Amino acid sequence: MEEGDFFNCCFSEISSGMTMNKKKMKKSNNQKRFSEEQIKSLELIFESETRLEPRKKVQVARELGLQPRQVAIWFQNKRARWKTKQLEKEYNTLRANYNNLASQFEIMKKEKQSLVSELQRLNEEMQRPKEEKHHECCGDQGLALSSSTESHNGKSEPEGRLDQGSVLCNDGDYNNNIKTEYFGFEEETDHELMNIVEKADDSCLTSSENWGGFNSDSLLDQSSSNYPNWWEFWS
DNA sequence: GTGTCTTATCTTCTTACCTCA
DNA sequence: GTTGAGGTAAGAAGATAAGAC
Repeated sequence: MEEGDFFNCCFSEISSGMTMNKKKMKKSNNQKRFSEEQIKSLELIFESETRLEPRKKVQVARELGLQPRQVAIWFQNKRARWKTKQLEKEYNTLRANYNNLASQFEIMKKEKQSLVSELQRLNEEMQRPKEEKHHECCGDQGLALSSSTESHNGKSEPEGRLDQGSVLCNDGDYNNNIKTEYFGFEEETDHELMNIVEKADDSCLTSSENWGGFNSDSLLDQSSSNYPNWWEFWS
């Protein structure tokens, strides 16, 4: 294209814009909508470049029989429409991701609740032998034995009874044995276990408003102090 | 080098009009 | 025939970048 053509086109663009200004939003009757052919060409160009250089704009306008200003406006509107669609797409993607995460969260929440109740059950089971054994082996005699054991601590007592009492009624040892059998660690870890459960309790998981308060790192840190691999703790 | 003005172009919002259900 | 929603070309206003002085 020659330089003269370029300036003529630019001038015609400006003058046509001025005419439009005078008409104050009144549209010309000759061409309200672009033809299919024009739209197709413009779409094609837009696919490769969303902005037109001035020279290219003039060239396209000439090829399609439009004013350069019309081409410019078409590209402006097209960019705006394209952006709206992109935002819509992004929104849908984000919403899908959110729904996915929310359903995963619900599953994990149920899993956690079942684990907590299982833990409580085991804990009660650990407490039960203490009382049962106490009643079973000691009962009323247990009281006597216990008192005799107490007296043993200070003075003399028949050896047989003393051994029986010390073996069957030593709650601490018994519990520790069970804990060791179940979990493979000693008593002080028991407190940590319950601490972890309490930390991860429903306070932060029951409602989505509190999700921000749920810090899985802190949960993991609780166990990582003694157990570098936290999952081993639960296995 | 810096500040100011001009110009072109952009984005965003709005308007006028058309089409279609 | 009327009406309302949605699409589209274009106008208006404000922001911004680039060039000239």
